Amino acid sequence: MEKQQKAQKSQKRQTIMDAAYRCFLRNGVQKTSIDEIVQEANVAKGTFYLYFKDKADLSQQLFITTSCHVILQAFRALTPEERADYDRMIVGFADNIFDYFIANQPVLLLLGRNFVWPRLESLSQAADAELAQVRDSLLRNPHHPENDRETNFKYLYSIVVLCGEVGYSSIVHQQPDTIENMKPVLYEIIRRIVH
Amino acid sequence: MEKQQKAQKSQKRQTIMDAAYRCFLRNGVQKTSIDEIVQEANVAKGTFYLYFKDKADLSQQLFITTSCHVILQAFRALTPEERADYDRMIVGFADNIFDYFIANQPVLLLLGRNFVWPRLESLSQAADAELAQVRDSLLRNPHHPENDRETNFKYLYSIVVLCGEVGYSSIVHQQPDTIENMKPVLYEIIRRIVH
Amino acid sequence: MEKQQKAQKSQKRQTIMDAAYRCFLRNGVQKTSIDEIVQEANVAKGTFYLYFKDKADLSQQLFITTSCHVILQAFRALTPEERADYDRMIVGFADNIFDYFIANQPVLLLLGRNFVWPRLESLSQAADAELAQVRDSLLRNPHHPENDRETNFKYLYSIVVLCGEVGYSSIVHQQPDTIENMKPVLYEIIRRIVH
Amino acid sequence: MEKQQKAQKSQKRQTIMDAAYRCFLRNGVQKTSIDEIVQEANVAKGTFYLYFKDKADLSQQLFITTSCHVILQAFRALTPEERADYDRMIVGFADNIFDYFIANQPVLLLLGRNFVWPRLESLSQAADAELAQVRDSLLRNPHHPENDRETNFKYLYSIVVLCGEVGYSSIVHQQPDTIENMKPVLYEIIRRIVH
DNA sequence: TATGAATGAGTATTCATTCAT
DNA sequence: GATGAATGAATACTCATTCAT
Repeated sequence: MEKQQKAQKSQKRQTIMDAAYRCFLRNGVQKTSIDEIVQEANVAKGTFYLYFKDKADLSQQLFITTSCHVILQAFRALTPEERADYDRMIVGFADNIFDYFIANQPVLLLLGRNFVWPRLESLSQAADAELAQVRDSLLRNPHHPENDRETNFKYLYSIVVLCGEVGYSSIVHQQPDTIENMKPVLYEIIRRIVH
Repeated sequence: MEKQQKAQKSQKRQTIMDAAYRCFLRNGVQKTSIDEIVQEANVAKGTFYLYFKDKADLSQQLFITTSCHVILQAFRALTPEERADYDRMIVGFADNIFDYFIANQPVLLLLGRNFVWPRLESLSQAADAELAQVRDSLLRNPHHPENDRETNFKYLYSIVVLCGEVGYSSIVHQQPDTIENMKPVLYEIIRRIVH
Repeated sequence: MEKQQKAQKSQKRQTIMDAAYRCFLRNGVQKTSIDEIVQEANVAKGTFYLYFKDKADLSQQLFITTSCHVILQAFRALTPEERADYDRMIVGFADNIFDYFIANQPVLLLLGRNFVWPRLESLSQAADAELAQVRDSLLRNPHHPENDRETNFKYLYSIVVLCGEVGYSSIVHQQPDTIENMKPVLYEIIRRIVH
Repeated sequence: MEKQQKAQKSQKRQTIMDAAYRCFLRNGVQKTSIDEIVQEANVAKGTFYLYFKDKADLSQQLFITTSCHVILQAFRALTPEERADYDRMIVGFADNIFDYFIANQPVLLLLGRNFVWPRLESLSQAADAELAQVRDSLLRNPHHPENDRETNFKYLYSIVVLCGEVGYSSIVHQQPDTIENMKPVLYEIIRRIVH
């Protein structure tokens, strides 16, 4: 019975997050009020505060799960050939991220510039496991076997941040150029970084 | 007389921007109200709206001038030896940016993650000229003489964005590590990018 | 318990309308701010927006209920003799409206020129029923039994509008003459219209 | 020279009124600010206050001149046959007013419910003279030679007010019915009033 | 006369948060 | 846990009016 209650609790919580996600996609994080979220979720206003401190609290968690989702999608979309070769894999990974954002601009707008490598996740055990696997694959840089995982993670982190930022500004504002014109430069940068 | 009036006009505008800058440094952009700004500037509320559409309008302009300022400072602080060698110059430039942010964390907080390469500026003619010179120096990458200016700018833009983002997260949140621990990685990345 | 809550809810709404009515009578609709209304009603500002979209929304509803009130008063004040004869009834009705406005000029000022025949009301069931009865009595014009209700209503509507407008301008501005001097003309007009 | 100055003065005044007229037609009286008017008129803000006390002052004058204009148009559009017979003339006059408002709804919206018989005018000598003539024609009711001018004017005033109000509500809000369905009723009313 | 920068009181509206039920 | 009516501080923005030039 305790389990069931816990399940119900997380269910209500999830209901709110899902509703918030839809609202954020529709109107942006800034312009979405808690009022809207609870209305979309069909729960009372007070219920929101049972599960979240405030909107920033909820947003942050949503940024993490959404970043996770994008990263997993981008990795899953790699072909076997790309996975076989580290250089092609990492460039293909970046490419898939851009393609995801191009195809899902509302998600990009929701994330704003908060696309990050998810550190502490608690989505689901399955997702956590898969994400760990993705990280392992991307950290195993054959060009620099001397590097420890921490160091390689810093390189990876920089690459992801770069993709997030330049992706955002080029897709949304065509700054400093369109994403299509930025791609070759970014891929060359990534290749140079991992080499 | 007309000149004087015009001078006075731009002066009022500058007064407001200066006041806003001080407020933003003190309390952050988000937590600063227009009320506070006009009080700090000793002008009437209506005067604000004579020169700016809203707070976002003013913020944006402040981000640009502040980014300019940081870039100019970082370039001016380069030693003659650093200027003589492109690789050392660009790494020294990044280093100076980090040092500036470390020494002036409120400025970093003000910029938030809005540190950008200033495209269209209208600070003062002198600053514009110097900034153009800075750009020219940084774009003249001897390792890739085949690249046109546009292409080189994209590389430069990516470097600046990377420094801004990783600088912000590492200095403010020690994410993914302290700035001191990130520096070697970032400098290595920059060196690889320009090579 | 639920009933009590519902009652309390509509009560709050009514509290605000009553307060607004007093404010409007005191200072006019235009010069009354929402601030004043909520202060008079002893409710929080946000509560106002829980029940009304804005001041115009509230005003409109107040115009309707006030118009209703005036019409009911004017009809109730008819003597049995007046009620017995249609011509005397309709002229007496108009006369009572003028007398009400003369005796309650603030109400006239509140209504401004928004005295209308209330179409869709939802004051109270009792008031609605009585109003329907008033309408029936006034629509039953014995001089024109051939007219349908719709047509007779158009005549009645015109009479009410005429009384509202000319009443307003003659009582408030003595335009084109005092109400006492306008009365004979208006009554003659009404008599001619219904004949 | 004095004359010329006076001419220039009235010219500037007229410029502002014309600009206000255009603004009012575009956005309504309520939503037009003095700022907009002076901008449309290409004069300085202070200039407005040299000629008008405030917006209400200007509006009132505009209501009068516009009402005049409508009345003159409606009278000019009468056919010789209509002019020959008083009953046909007054009904035709009302008809022309409605047609004008139907064809120029923005003017109707501008006037709001401020369509009145112009008492004190100061448009131009020519217009004033013509208006006096219109009044004379309409006041000469052959069915009631015993009435003095004052009395007849009260009847005429009531007719004009009625047309203004019912015209407004039926054209703009189809209340209580469309103007086309109201016309027969109104014409019958007018006929009865003048008889 | 004419200007238009500057004013600042005035006002509407939002929205996170609480708490009695 | 869940509700949702009530709160009221916070804040943006307008706009009529002035006055030094």
